[in-house]
Amino acid sequence: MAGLGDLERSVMEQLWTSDGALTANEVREHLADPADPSRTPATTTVLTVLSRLERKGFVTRAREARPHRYRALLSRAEHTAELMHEVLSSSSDRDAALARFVGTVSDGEARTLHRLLDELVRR
Amino acid sequence: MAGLGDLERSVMEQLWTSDGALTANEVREHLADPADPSRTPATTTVLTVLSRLERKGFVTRAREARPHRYRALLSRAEHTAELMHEVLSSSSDRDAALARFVGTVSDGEARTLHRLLDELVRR
DNA sequence: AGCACTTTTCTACATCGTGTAGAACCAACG
DNA sequence: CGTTGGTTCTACACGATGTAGAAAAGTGCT
Repeated sequence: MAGLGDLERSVMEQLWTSDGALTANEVREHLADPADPSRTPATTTVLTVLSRLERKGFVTRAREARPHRYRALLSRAEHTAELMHEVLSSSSDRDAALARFVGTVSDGEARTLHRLLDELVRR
Repeated sequence: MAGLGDLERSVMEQLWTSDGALTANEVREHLADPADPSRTPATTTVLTVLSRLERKGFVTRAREARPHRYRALLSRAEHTAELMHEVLSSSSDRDAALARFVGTVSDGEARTLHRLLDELVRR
């Protein structure tokens, strides 16, 4: 359930960055590369991608509004966390994987995690 | 850098499970499904997959030994941790993602993590 | 209603990754 | 040397993705 293509990812990125629902054309504009505008995808391309993202459950669309408005179902953070869980659950030795994982986070992040877990474990 | 196919994953699984280097045919045997032996892949198929895994850097092979012997470069736990890091680094708000992540681990895992981080943070 | 304009869907195709394996090639042993 | 087992080459099918034109559908104006 995890794989998104490059364009699909870029589109999600736009939906995440500008929170609030976007139309296909708004997404398209945000996607425009100032350096090389020629490689901005066509509107239909964006629509195709949005439809696929909807089918895959990453996006919902408001069909009422006339230029349909799309928004991400999960926030980027939720999405990332979800992916991390997917990766983790594909491992048979979850604890070992977790150990490896925390063994390689930055100091700052270790501290953040520690604090978060402090609260979690306490209650 | 993260995507492995189904068969590729199965092959890695074998290399991880039976630690020590395996030949293509050994992998093939381990792959055999007792319920339906007909869908055991051909040896050449396994070899192709192993070559691709080598090219992608997941596997090394000993070319000296005559039936070449293959082994995983990373342990399963290391691999999983690596993937988790990849996922995480693709997120712009790492802290938020981490927060979401730990917010949804099981109680037991939260405790494990907490203990691991305790030691990490302390030094 | 009729028409122009916008938006969406349908259809189509190229490309790439993966699973699949035969054919051809290579190496060791008897 | 030839046979046997191992490896590489070559090939193809299939699905996911990027790409977008053509066709259809909805909207608003006159």
